[in-house]
Amino acid sequence: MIKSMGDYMSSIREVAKLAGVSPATVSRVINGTANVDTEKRQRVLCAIDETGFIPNEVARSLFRRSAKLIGLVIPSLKNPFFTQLAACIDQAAGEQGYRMFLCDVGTDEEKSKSTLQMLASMNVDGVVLAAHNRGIEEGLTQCRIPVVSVDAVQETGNVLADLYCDDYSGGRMALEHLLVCGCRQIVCIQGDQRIFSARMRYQGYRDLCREQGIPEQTVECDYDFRAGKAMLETLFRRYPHVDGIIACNDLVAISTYKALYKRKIRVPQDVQLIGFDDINAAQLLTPSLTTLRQPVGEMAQRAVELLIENKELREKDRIRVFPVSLVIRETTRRKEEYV
Amino acid sequence: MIKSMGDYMSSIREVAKLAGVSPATVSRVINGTANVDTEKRQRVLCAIDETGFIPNEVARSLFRRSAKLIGLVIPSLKNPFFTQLAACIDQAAGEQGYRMFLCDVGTDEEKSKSTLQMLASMNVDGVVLAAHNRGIEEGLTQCRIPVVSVDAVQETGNVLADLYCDDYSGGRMALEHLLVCGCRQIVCIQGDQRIFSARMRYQGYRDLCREQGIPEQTVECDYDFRAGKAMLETLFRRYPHVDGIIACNDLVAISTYKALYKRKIRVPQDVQLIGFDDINAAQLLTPSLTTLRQPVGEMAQRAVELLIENKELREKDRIRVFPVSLVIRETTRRKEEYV
DNA sequence: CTGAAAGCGCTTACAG
DNA sequence: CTGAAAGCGCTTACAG
Repeated sequence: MIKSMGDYMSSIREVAKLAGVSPATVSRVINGTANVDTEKRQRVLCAIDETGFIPNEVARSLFRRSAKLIGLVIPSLKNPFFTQLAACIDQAAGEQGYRMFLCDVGTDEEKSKSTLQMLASMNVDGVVLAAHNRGIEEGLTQCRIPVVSVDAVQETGNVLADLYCDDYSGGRMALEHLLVCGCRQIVCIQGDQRIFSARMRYQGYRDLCREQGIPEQTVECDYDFRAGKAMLETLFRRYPHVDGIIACNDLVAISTYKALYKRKIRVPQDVQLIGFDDINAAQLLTPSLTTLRQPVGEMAQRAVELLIENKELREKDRIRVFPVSLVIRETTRRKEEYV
Repeated sequence: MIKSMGDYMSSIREVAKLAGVSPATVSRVINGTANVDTEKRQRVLCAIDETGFIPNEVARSLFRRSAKLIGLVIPSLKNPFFTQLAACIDQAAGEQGYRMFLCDVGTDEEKSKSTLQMLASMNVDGVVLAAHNRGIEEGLTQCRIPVVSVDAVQETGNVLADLYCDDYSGGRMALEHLLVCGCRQIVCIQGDQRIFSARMRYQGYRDLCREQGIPEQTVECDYDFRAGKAMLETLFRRYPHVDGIIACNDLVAISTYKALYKRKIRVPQDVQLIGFDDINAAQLLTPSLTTLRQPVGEMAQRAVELLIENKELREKDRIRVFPVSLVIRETTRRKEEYV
C-alpha cells in the first residue's frame, strides 16, 4: 500500500508540521471551531496555501457521520420532469450547504432497494424519494436515514413526510377547462395506474365526469413518449368523435400531438389537448401546450428543509399537498375566441 | 457525541461479536478476500442477516482511497444533451461497479473550480468533464484525480484524454445537406464561440462556404432555447431571403422552428432547418427535426473505461474524435421529393 | 485459517 | 489557547 509519488496529497499532518502546530490546531483554523492565536493562525493559513491542502471529505464524513449530501432517487434521467426536480433539489440543497447525490434507478426494483442501502452507507443525510416501486418499499423498511417522499404517498409510511401535488384537482381542472373550451367528447389518457399521480389525475377526471353526467372515456398509456402512437390508434377506434384529450403528462401529450398531426387533425381546432407537469418542452412545442403546472421548486425546497431539520412531524403535518395551476397555451381555446 | 438509540446502526464489530469471530474475519467473508473456515463463514453470514449489517461505504472509501465513484460535471441539468450524457455515463459506470456522481455547475466559474476540488476530496476515482470554463481550467491545474474531457479539447492539457465529436465535419455536413436539398440562402446560427463544439460547427460551415464560393451568412445565439426569438428577428432583418437554417444545437433549432411558425413560414417548404445533437425532443417535434447525432453512448463508455484504467496514454491516443451522423427527418427535404 | 494491530485522514472531548 | 489521545468503521499486512 505505498502511495505512488504521482497522486501525492497533502494531509492535515503536513500542514501542521509546516506551520509548527498540531493537527488539532489546523483543524480548528479550518473549521473556525475555536479561537486560535493570531500568529499561529497566520502560519497555518500560509501552510495551507503553500501545500494546496484541501480537507478530505471522506474522513470528515466518517467522523461526523454525515456526508453533507442529500440523495435524490428518480425513475428516469430521460424524463424532463425529474431532471427539473433534480435541478431544484440541487439548488435547494446548495443553499443549505449540502450537495445533491442523484440516483436514477429506472424501473429496476433490485437497484432501487440497493440504492437506498447504498445511500445510507454513504452517510447521506437524507433522501428525497421520487421513484416508487416495490424495491423502494422494501428498502424503506430497513432505511435508517430520513426520507421524504415526493410526488406520491409512500404507503409503507416509513418516511418523514409525503409531499405531492393536488393531482386529483388537476384531473378535475383539466376536464373543466376542456368543457369550458367547448369540448364534448373528452378522452382521458390514463397513465400507469400503479403510479400515484397517474391514479389521482385519472380519478379527478372520473369524478367530475360522474358529477356532470358525462360519459367516462379512457385509454391507457405509459408515462412515456414512445407509447403515443399505438395508444392513439386505440383511442380513435374507440372514440372516433373525440374533440378533447387529457394526457397523463406532457411527454404523452407531445407524443399525442405528433400522432394527431400525422392524421392531419388540427389542434386546437379539431381536437384540444392538455397535459400535466409543464416541462420545459411544453412551451417549446408548436403549438405550445396547455398544461397543469406543479410547483416543483417549492416542493424541492420544502423536501430539503424537512430532511435537514429531520424532526418528527405531527401526523397532520406529514402530508403536504401543493396546488397545481392551469397554464393555458395554444392547444386549447375557449369557444368565444373562435368568433 | 452519543448516538441516539434511534439511528443505531450495526457495525462490523457487532457482527463479529455475534458470530464469535474477529472483525477481520467478517471483513474477509464480506469481501471474499481470503478463505474462511466454512462453519465460521456460516456464523458470520447468519450474524449479518440478523443484524441487517451493511458495510459503511465511507469507512471503506477512506481506507482504499477510492469511493468507487465517477464524477460527471455538466453545465446544465436543463439541457437534454447533458442529461442524456449523464444517463450514458451512469450506465457505463454501473457496468464496471462504479456509481456516477453528477454535478451541475451551471456557468458559475467559482462553483466549477470548487466542484473539482470537492470531487477529489470525496475520493472520486475519476471525473468526466463536460463543462468548460475558466473556473474548470483553474481547478484542473491542481486536480490530482484523473479527468477525461468530453465535448471539447481541454486546452490546459491536464487531462487523461479529450473525447469529442467531429463537430467540424458536422458543420460541413449540415451545409452540404441543405445544399443538396436545394437551399441557396443558408444561414448559420453560431453558438457561443467560446464553446468548443459551437466553434467547430461554425468553422465547418464557414470552410465549406468558402470552398463552394457561397456567401457566409451568420447570426449569433446562446446554446439556449430562450434565445431563439430575438435572434430570429435579427436573422430576418439581415437575411430576408433565407431558405435554410443551420442551428447550433437542437434546442436552438426547436426554438427557431417556433419563431418561424409564428411568422407563418413553413418548414421545410419555405425554410429548411437542421440542428445538432439529436436530443430526444428532436423526434418529438412536429415536424420532426433533421439533425446531426453524436454517439453519446460510445463516448460515455470510452470515457469511463479510460478513467478506470487510468493509465498514461501516448499523445496520439489522447485525442479521440467520434463521428457524427446525419439523421434526416422532416425539417429538410430533397428537391426531387417535391415532385 | 485467524486475530491483534495499525492505519486511512479527520475532529473533538480532555487535560493542561 | 493548544496538544496528545481516542475514535469514526473499515481493511490488510503481519505473525502465528
